Amino acid sequence: MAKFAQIKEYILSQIEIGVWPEHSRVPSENVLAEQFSVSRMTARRALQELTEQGILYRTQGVGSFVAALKSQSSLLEIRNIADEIHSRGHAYSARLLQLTELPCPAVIASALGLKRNEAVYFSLIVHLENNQPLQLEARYVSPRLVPDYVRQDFNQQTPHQYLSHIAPLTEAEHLVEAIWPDDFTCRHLLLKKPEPCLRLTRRTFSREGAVSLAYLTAPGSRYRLGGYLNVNLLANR
Amino acid sequence: MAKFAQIKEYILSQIEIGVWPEHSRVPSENVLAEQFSVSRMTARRALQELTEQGILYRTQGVGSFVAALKSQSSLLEIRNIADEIHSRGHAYSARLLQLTELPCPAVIASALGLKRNEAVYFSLIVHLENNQPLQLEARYVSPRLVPDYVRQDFNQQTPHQYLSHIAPLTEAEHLVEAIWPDDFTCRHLLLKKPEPCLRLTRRTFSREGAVSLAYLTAPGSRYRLGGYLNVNLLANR
DNA sequence: GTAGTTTTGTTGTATAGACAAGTTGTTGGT
DNA sequence: ACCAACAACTTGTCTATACAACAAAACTAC
Repeated sequence: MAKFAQIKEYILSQIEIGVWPEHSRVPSENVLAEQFSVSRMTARRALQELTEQGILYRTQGVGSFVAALKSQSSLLEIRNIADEIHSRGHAYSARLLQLTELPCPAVIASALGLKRNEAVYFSLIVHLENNQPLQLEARYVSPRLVPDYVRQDFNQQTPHQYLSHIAPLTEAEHLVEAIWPDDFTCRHLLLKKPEPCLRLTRRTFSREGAVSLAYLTAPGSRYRLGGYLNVNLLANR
Repeated sequence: MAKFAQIKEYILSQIEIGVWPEHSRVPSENVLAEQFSVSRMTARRALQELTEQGILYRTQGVGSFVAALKSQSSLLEIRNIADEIHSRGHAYSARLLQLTELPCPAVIASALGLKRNEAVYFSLIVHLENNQPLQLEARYVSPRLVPDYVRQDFNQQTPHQYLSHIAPLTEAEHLVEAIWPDDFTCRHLLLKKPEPCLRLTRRTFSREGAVSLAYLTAPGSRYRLGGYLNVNLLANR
């Protein structure tokens, strides 16, 4: 492996295991250069690339620091709904309806890379904004990658928070649909009359594979997705 | 301005005015270095950064080339629906229902940075997949930035294709909602019974400002949005 | 002619050094 | 107590050079 890549690996590992928390200083270019017996330009390149990847931020004259881990993706940020509600200045709460182990349905098995009827963890949660149901979250979690899932207290943190913490997510696959809610969904979202709902199907991956598959359903009248997205990179100078 | 930035500007301008088309060669590091009287490392940096921005691609031992302008955005690619349908191997067609100049409604005016009741271009198009209506596109276009919009033949190319060609888009803002279609929409999408629809509101920008605001409505049973998206940059090495 | 070999040109990695530019803390002087 | 000057440290830009890795074209031997 190239030297600059080794230094990147080192820095990443220190961040991942928590030695260097958010906003803490990372060694300066000169220090790294000496530690790894490379030239300053090589150490610099490692810091530079990590900065471009959003993992560090740097200020001239001051130093290099670990960036906040919060994802700042352009569109459809994967932030948990709790943060989203808090950022609107509203009260967030959740009701855990179910948290069990199930024999894995075929669809889920193929999505998570499990065997049919192998055990899979399942949770069902209603997220509330100012005590009004906003989103119904049905989530299947791979027991191989997250063995302790069913022993968590999801009144303390959302499944998404827990999963992000346990297994750093690398990727997510999304599907957005407009659907007609079934009776079960209506009941838990307190919809007197059925109305079009937005359903976000989200499959998340860590380095080891597919972690979880979540169906997030919210009434169209109360929830929408938005954001910015760079399109034509040409003009992006 | 820094030297490497000047070189970037130069390369970008050559690409933008069409001197260097897609997949054509750009000067090598050494040539640029000599032309601009800088060291190879400086010229290299310009090429390097443009590569990271997706504007160039390079292969060791071969050279540097202008990347395809096609957007390859992660989620919600801004590709026109015609391409999308073609890529599914289906037949695409469109019906132009309206193409006029209107006094600008207030909502549109604020979105496009126009004055209330100033003229705005409006087009209404149904996109069909295998002769079945898939999406209804209502689009408002700024006459300031795209004065020739109403004189186009949108049976030849979609508005999105035309706009991308005329004014290179820099950004897009999206809103995704699940809505209940009105009678008008139902009629043009040939929905016998109303069903939940996915509505994508898309506002596009060029360097000069907001170009157009489009409402894209499609039946939930026939249309959905999907894609991949990198999330947690930490593990993205 | 065809298969190997060499040459040439390109990008990729790395070094050692220089100066510029920005921030922070220290040191004096008033 | 305040301010100014300075020193120390950091990141940012740039140079000149060297060698490695790779690809394509040119050349050579058969």
